[in-house]
Amino acid sequence: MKIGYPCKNLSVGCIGDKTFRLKSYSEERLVSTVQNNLQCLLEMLLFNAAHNILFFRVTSDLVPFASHPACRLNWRGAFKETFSKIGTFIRLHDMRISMHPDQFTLINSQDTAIFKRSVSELSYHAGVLDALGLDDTAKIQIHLGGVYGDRKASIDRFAERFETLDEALKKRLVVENDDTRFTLADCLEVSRRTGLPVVFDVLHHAILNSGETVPDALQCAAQTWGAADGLPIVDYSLQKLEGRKGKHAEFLEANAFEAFLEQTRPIDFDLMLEIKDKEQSAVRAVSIAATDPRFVTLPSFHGGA
DNA sequence: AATGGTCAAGTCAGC
DNA sequence: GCTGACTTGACCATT
Repeated sequence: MKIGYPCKNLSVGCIGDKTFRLKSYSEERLVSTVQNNLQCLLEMLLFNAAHNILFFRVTSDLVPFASHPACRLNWRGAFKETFSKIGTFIRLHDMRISMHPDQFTLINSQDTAIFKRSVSELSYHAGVLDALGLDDTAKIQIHLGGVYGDRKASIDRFAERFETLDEALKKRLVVENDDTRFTLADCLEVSRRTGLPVVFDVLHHAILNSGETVPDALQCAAQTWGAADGLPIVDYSLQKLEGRKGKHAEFLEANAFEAFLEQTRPIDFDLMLEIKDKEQSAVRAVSIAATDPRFVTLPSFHGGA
């Protein structure tokens, strides 16, 4: 088990997901922004290594507008060396990396133009992971998409569209249960048809489910991951107290987290903490999980080589 | 320097 | 039919 947090670190003092307005787009602006974001990514990874946080979700804003027609820069070429340097660092520390395109990425859209744009967006994400030289355990997680008034047809469309994708995308995609449309059971059905691994989101499952317990749900999701995919990925958060449903908690609650570790004990997975205070919770989770036999540490973490 | 409306992209619930 | 939530802050025009 590796523990991580998504996209940004609030204490390193740099902003790794800087962007700008399309209206003010220029290649110069893009280059300086990407330079900043990559530099900051490395700083966040340095922080993570020092705290034994070996799982990290890279922001989709790393290269702003990468999939937009306005962007004609060959960003992989322009930043080849930086990507390579960061990738080497990641591999050296045996870190796990994931990405999560946002809600505009819809494989199953009824509108083929939206599907096309989604493929471009996915290609950009895969391009980042490829540029870092990461193996097939570096995943891109997406939701199944919209229901469009016909759940079955929308699931069918997802499966059909998936088959048309390039191998470079197929091998990195994983699907995650959401909290309003598609349950874990839906994702498992898609997995049976496509072979896609399923990310289990604990909070989404608490809000929208088919009655499965957490251990049972996790067990089913875990079985969808093959050897080349790496350990199953689990997203963990708890409901914000008094918050609207689905809101992420402000900080990690130690008791609930210990109970979760206890509850899931026989199954090993990598854990993404979707909690507001980001790395703070990850640091706490690492210390709580330190006694768990599943938990992995860097050789140097306890003062060794 | 501070402020507040706005930001590439889509869906869907709720008015 | 339109607006806001999702995620959330940061951009940037205006003062």
